[in-house]
Amino acid sequence: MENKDTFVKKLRSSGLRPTRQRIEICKALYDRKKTFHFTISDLAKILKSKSNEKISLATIYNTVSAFKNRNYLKEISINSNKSYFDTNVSNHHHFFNESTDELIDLKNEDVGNIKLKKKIPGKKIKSVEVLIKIQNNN
Amino acid sequence: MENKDTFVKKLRSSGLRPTRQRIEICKALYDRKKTFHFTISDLAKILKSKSNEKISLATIYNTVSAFKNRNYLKEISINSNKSYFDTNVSNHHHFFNESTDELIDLKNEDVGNIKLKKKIPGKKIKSVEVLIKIQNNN
DNA sequence: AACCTACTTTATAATGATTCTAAAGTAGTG
DNA sequence: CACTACTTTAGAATCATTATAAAGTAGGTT
Repeated sequence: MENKDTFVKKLRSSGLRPTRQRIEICKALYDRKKTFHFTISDLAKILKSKSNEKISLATIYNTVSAFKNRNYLKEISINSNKSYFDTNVSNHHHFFNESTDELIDLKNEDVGNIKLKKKIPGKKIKSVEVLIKIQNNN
Repeated sequence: MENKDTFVKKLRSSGLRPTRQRIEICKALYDRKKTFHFTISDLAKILKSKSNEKISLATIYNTVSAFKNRNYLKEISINSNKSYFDTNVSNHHHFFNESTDELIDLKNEDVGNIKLKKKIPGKKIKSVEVLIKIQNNN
């Protein structure tokens, strides 16, 4: 549960002015009880229905991208034609249901610690992601 | 090191007739000492330079897709605008160098076993992929 | 409150990967 | 050799994402 002040801070610290449109985007993303997994078109659909503003795709892309760079959103690695984002930016892993294209958070204790025994000289590790693809039984 | 007979078998078992173009694609993919990571445009470039045939993009997409479905190629989960494939179809994980867009195979013993402690009722697990993103130090 | 300037929004165009289409070509069987 | 189903191909279509440039707005300054 976040309020408008928090959104303004999030935006300013991402180098963005708090505009009407961006505040609406913040509400859609962060004014939630659970973490939120989405694609840009999911978010656009939600904004269209929940908000009175018309917010252009360009603005949505622009804002999501700034939040991702500022680490207020996490992009999940999936070989999909679309990008998936997660409002939960802590280190954690995912199920991806290929039958429904839905992401599900895993708790770290559900995966166990990843013990990487190999290093590559001259490279630094940016992230470690585990993706478990599942399908509906049928 | 595989020969033409093997390629013909691969193609037939994928439901594809062995044509000149598809044999050329097989050579580019499997006539190698090391496993090969590629995007469609990588493969198209290689075919253009190594082979005398002109092979259309549509044929390359078609063949790669059939091999993927038949499990002769593995698609790697990366949030990129392009699809990445791997001729190594065994269970294994990857580094992805974000500075160069290159994939590097990890041996399973380099990652340790992934012990999944959570199941989802009514779903079956199709794959478990670990992706470690790295960047060049500079 | 009016003013100014840099940042924003927006519709639209551009790009790039992938898929589709339909006409011309080829493999494989009889 | 003939026939049919499968292929190849160039080009069009699609879809997500990025770029463009004109009109709008935030926020500081008078």
